[in-house]
Amino acid sequence: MSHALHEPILDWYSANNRDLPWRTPDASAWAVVVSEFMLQQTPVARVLPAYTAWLERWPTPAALAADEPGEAVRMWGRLGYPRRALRLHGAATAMVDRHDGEVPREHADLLALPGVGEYTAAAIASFAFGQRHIVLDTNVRRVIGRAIDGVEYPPQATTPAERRTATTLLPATAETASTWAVAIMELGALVCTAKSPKCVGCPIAALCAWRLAGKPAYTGPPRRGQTYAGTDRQVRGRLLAVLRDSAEPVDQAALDAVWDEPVQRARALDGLVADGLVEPLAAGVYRLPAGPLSDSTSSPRRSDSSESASNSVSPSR
DNA sequence: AACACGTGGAT
DNA sequence: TATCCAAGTGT
Repeated sequence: MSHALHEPILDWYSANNRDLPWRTPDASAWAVVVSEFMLQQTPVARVLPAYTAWLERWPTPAALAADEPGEAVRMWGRLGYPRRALRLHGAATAMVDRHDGEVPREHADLLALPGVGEYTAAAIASFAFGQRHIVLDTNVRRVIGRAIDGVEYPPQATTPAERRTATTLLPATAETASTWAVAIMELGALVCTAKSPKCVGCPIAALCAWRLAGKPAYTGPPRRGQTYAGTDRQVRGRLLAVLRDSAEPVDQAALDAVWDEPVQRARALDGLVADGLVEPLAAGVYRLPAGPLSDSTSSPRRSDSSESASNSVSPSR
């Protein structure tokens, strides 16, 4: 089944798509996985250098899985949401354990990987393996919301109605469907942007329900503003930066220096430990997580009863 | 289902 | 300067 939006968007994409490294024919499925993790809530421009460095160091899932999760967190640098680094490491480990070191092709198997949700599973299946899936990210949802539903912004969470619409739009063949998925996403990223959509030059401007209706302002519930200054997130970020930048375990004093409010500081550190991003080594000494692998290959750790700090170091599942 | 979760560029 | 927002996921 063909749709009036297909040709203009596919033609626009073939003429205007960006040359991104994870889209080149020689990009491995693993490279696509790495790109998708990094691109979650993070702009392309910031991902580019991190992506290249990451794949240079860990060209395969097995290479990453063989290293400590803490090294993944360190390599993640300032990309933000460092739990993604831990989950990517966990996904690589799962690929080694369950999929012969390969990126699984089945959508259900992808979805079972840590850090892979509805969007990312569909994106990997579509972009890396050329399968036919609806790929609903924030860009696609915005384009559909405007062009089809005539609203400036989509609902907060993906709705069954959005999935139905996306399914209706999905071209019949896998090859065209996978191109369509990246094409409509690219349109949202470059033209149908959130703030100042470039309707002049939009290939579907003549068909866009929102534009045709006079671009009515958003009327839904207030969209969540992200405060940051003064939050636990900021404190966590500072604490983790200290750990990242130190080759050695750090002691309490170094961590205490990043935030003056002790209760919030302690809560943030506890949170990092609970999330598996930080590992208590001994009383008042912390490091990035070594994971189960390093025990046998590097400096052995004592496991007597001298540690008093309560901690549950479990790689997030 | 509402929230927590980082970071920095753009407006 | 303050706010918005960028290829979401897990709980």
